[in-house]
Amino acid sequence: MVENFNEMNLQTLVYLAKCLADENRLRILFCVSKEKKSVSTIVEELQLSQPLISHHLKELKRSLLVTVERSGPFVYYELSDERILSILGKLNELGDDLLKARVSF
Amino acid sequence: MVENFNEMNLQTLVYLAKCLADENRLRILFCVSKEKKSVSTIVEELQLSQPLISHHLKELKRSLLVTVERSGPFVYYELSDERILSILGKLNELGDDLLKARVSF
DNA sequence: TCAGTATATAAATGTATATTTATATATCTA
DNA sequence: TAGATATATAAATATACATTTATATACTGA
Repeated sequence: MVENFNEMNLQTLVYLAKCLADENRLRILFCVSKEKKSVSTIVEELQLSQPLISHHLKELKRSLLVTVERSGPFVYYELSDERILSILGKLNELGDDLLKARVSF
Repeated sequence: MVENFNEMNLQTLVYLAKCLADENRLRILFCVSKEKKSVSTIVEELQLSQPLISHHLKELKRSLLVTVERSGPFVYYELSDERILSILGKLNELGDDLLKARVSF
């Protein structure tokens, strides 16, 4: 993995970060992270409107963060890559530490 | 590091991801990642207007991604934590792989 | 204290995007 | 094929945010 910005695709980074920068999309990602779930299941679990869920799923699909699979009338979504969780975990840890360091002065 | 969303602070994640979801802010982060730099240096290197740089630096400071230090008339900004680069590196790598997997069918 | 430089802030503008509401499409079953 | 359910899309609205322009504040040296 490179950490040299010359080798990083800024547009890709921005695109992915934007997709992760919404609380409802994060909730959806976590919701489908252990197993694939139908839209209606996600709607029920997250208590958000069906069009809103569909809209966010479309964004997540466009950014390739989830995969889609139709089975009969149901459409199942699932996290596309485990690393997404690990990256979010690291970002969360960083945020914690930054806040901790901050309140100490 | 936890990858269990129950232990993650969604608000913090959203806040940090938003801050990373702008190309100019990413360029600033990389610009100050090796050494602290004054605002005018950043302006010159990135070829953006001074008020725009100041605005983004304010956001980066609010999100604790950079630290600030004044010295005389100059204000120096620097990346606050090396892990920011490593997280961006991993996100970049993920994006690459997702795209690769995508074009293969 | 005044002039010049460095940086920050405010106001104005344009654009992107989250959400809601309404409707369309797709699939299954009777 | 008609009706019911599952999902997607479109239009409308509201809000957030990036950028520009103009101006204010902070510091330094004469």
